[in-house]
Amino acid sequence: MTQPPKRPLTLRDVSDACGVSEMTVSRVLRKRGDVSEATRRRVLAAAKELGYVPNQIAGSLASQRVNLVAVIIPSLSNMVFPEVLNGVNQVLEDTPLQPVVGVTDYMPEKEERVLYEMLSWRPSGVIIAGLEHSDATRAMLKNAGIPVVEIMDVDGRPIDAMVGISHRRAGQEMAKAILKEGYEHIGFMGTKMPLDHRARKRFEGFTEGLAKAGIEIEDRAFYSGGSALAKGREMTQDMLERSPELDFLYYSNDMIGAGGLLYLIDQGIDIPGQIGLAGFNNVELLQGLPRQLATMDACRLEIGQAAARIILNDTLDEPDPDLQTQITLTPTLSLGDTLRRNRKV
Amino acid sequence: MTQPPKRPLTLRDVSDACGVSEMTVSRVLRKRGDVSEATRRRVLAAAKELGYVPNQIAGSLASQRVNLVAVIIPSLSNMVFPEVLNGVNQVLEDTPLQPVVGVTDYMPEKEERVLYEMLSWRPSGVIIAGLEHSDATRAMLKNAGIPVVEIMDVDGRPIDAMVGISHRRAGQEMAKAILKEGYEHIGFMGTKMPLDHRARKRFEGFTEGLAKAGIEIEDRAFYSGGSALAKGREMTQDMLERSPELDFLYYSNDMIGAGGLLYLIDQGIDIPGQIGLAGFNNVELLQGLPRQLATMDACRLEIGQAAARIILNDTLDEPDPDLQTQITLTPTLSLGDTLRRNRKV
DNA sequence: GTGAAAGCGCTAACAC
DNA sequence: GTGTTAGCGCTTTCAC
Repeated sequence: MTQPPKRPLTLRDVSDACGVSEMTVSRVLRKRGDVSEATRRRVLAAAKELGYVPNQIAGSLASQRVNLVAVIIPSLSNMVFPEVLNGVNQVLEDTPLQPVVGVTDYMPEKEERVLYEMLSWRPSGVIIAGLEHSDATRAMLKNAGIPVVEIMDVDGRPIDAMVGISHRRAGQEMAKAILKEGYEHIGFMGTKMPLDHRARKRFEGFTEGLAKAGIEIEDRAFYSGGSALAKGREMTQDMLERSPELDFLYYSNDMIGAGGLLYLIDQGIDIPGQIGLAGFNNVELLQGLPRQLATMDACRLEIGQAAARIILNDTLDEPDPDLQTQITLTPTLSLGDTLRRNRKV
Repeated sequence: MTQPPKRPLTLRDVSDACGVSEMTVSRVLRKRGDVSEATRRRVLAAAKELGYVPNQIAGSLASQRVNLVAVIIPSLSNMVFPEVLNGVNQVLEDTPLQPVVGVTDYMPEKEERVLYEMLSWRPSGVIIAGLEHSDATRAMLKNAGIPVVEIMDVDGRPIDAMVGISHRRAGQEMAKAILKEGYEHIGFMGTKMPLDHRARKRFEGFTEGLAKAGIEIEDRAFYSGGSALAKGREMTQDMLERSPELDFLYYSNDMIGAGGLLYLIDQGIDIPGQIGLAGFNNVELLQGLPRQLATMDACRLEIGQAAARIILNDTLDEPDPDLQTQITLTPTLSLGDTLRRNRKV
């Protein structure tokens, strides 16, 4: 780098600096077409010397191709979506594609805005959480003319591609597992989020699963805001004071479940003998608690990977025509230490 | 929306649809200049009817202005950076600016790559974690011709603007607080990350702080990978078996600190009487533990906000010339329940 | 293997 | 208030 330029450098500057046409410089920088080794080296040297950074805005406009993948998720702080992003990143790592993340805070209007802004960059594909969207959002997605992968959930009809698990099914499975261990008096705690459709579906599946055995949830509570761990603690205390007959607590996520677990340990309550517990998500972060909370993983990493693969495939010169675009993954139940009343050891 | 178009719509399509020049359509869509209310409505109606989404690629190229802010951070899973992003988002929320996040995984070469890719989109500014960068990275940052805010840390010389705390100072303060409570046999646990400069500086500050009182760390351990909570648990057990004389454990982050805390509670050890504990970061997530871990907050939200404000100011028609661009924030120490041996209640 | 011309979809600047 | 012209910095296409 000779001198800090005030105006961003252009291809032209590199061209001038090494006496080669802009076109050839462009070819070298994009590693396309045949360029003699000699000129290639000269160009590269000049570009480096000047500190040239290509202008993708101009490049994308000219080539009509943008190597961006829009990833639209409800939240970052949640522990679940960063893991999905990791999956996406892993797959796109050594490709020209780059993920760009937008966050909706579980708000449909914000989802609409964020999508609109992302589409205005003409990305190569969209990965978006959930199957429930506003009409406007669905319309944009349909008309964008690019691959759209709806992720996390498969209980519904996708616009295009879909990768996820059945949360309804997950709730049912958990109900079955709990009943199998002989628990009968069941309480539920979750987020007060009418817009978290996946949590809702899990809850519905759960009650359905119980209903098959003629059992109903005996108490329930919902929270919003605050530290999930603290909320789990408080809510558990409240619920047990209110409904001391309960012998199982199902939490809509691992964090509040962990709060409950810590509270019960504090109280010296026998887990899972007197009371059993389960959460959802298999949050790695929680390994290291005094007991392992029973949970179900949501296949977050795999979902991110599969979604990215679908988008990627579509940008390939020869896309794999057999690549599945509607993928249902199966969550694994971990009994941990809090859901095995009938220990047979 | 009448029909799903195969080719993305252009201004021209809207122009045709409502019998108004492209230029006027453009003005309406960008809410610029004077347009009669009547035509304004016609244009808006047509655009909505067609489902037109503007092409920012073309727009940015023409206007030579890109409303993107590059935010480059080491990690997403860390709990600390999502909070910084929240701060950035809050400030940019109702502005034309949009953050775009890149993750480096604490790797200088990746930082270089990510920055290069982001700069190729010609963003309006860069927010980047840390003051330590490769020569190439520094050169790119210097020559980019846009505002650069280095965040998190102030122990060093910034390229341009800087917002953060002194981690060295934070370590010293913690040492002082610990000594003041009468602890004398101190162990340290942290990540094995030669590239986490802020953790390193905290550690250095900490040992300096102890040294002033003629005290040295008596044991130390470093980990990498895995669940921090579990690691904290294991490492604490190991360290106390190895060095049973220790009466204080300082952890480089709250998560391993929490693991240690849970382990010690398990063991029925008197906290903070027999052993005191402290972490770093003031992670909200941990509220709800049986005891509150002593910690120091890193002003993550404020850092994100201040950094965003600096970039934003620069894009304004009339920037505030007095806006501070080198900001040192002061972390707050929370004693919690694990650092008050000399209780005076 | 290299270069020249055209144009991607929009906006700045100016004319009316 | 509205339209016209030129051109942003690249890549596509085609000529040599």
